[in-house]
Amino acid sequence: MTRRHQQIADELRELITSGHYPVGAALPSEPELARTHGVARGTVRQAVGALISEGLIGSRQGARSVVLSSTPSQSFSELLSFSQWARANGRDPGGSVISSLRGRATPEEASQLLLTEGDEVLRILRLRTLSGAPVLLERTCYAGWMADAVERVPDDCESVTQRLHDDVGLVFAHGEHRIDALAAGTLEARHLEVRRGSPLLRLCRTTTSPEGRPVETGDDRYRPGSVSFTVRNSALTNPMSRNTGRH
Amino acid sequence: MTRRHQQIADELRELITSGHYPVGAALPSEPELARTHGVARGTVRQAVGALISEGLIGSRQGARSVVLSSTPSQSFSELLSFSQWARANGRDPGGSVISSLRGRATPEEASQLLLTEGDEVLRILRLRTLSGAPVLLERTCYAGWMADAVERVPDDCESVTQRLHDDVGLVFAHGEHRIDALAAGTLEARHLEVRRGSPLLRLCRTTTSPEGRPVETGDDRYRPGSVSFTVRNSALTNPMSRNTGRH
DNA sequence: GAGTGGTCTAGACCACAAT
DNA sequence: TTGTGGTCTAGACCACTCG
Repeated sequence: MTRRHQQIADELRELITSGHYPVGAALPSEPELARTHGVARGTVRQAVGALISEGLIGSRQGARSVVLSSTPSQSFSELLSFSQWARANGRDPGGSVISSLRGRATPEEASQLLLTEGDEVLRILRLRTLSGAPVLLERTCYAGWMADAVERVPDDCESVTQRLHDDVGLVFAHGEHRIDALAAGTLEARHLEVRRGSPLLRLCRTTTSPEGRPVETGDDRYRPGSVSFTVRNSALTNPMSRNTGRH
Repeated sequence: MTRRHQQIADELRELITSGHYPVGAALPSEPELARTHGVARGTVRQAVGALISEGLIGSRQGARSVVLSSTPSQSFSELLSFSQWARANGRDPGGSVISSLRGRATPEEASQLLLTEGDEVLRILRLRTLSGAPVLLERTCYAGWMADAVERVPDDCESVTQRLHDDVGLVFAHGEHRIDALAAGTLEARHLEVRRGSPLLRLCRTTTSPEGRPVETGDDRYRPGSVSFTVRNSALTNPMSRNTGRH
């Protein structure tokens, strides 16, 4: 069952990405869209709101909405799953588990996962590749209550996210990501095949379930040049923030 | 004139950041909020929607909304203006113009600013400091039609953004930001007081006016450790995307 | 002044979660 | 089964932009 507002959003998105409404062009008015689609204006506004939060269009009171970008944005699951992202971009993802160890949560891990210090966690270190070339060294710390499910995932499983979804119905719904840069250490140098001290892009993440329960936290270190991240902002919906060095 | 939905959003935000509704807690139901505030449910949903897009709460059909994070997010102007951001965080921003030159747009600049190759642009290189310590080397390319206004801004002006707003009524409304890492070159090493080849965090940005007209593009290179960026995502509103190395 | 998007109301039905 | 959020309608008024 597809929602009415989603159909309209999809249609407008298609018209934008296909170039029918190029960057800088004005969209039809909301009353007009409502008429042509046979819906109430509120439904049109839901669709328009979706495109605004994707950064595709901008709107101001009194003037028609304007196309800001014609690049479609990714789905949340593509952002979270390295494999899904790679496949969607026509790349060939690979990877291997370097280590998998149970341990006790550090204070920082405990605070990220809403646990108490010393609770059991599962730490996994993975190397990710694109077309065989190393791209990303990924450290993940899973909350203890899902350690069993994660350990049942085979080491050579391409998409852990997909596997957890299929096996135990676990889905990721929210994420918080912090991005900075740091120098490669000995471990990163060896696995990512770069020189020690060379620049890496680091993404620290914490992911939670639909109920708001933290599921995993970790940090991903990317070999530069292979991957970048983009964010679209506007005065109304501003998802990104800048932080000082003290975390 | 403050809008009703914004008052409600502010109130809920305050209750969340103050800890009255801690992370993991459930909010009152929408009908209840509508009753207690004496408004229609639609108005409450506007307020709730704002908190969702800020990543403060998450919602699912059938269950009450849940607090995901108690950290308030920044305003858009704080993200765009180095000085405003620094002041809001209790730091002491400074800076100086290293060079300011008019030139002709490169193909890349032209495409970012919706100009044609060879159109006039103004390029400015600035060093930004916090408490006197160098933090950021900022390259900005302004579209020619606003070069005069920018050149009238004194070199030692603390906030260019603020000055442009006050002088010519120019406001920034949308931004696109790409983040990656790279090694410091000779220029960055000298001004940021780091070793050549050491890691830097790079943010490439393009900013547009409320009408959707591109105003400036540029790239900011941060000394690592001093600054990081965070993004909150969810399955519905997903502002961040991961990109391959080909820009 | 005509048209636009922003705000708000007062209903209604549905799909889903919790119990 | 009860209550919740998600969707949708059919109006209305206002602040604003634009020609």
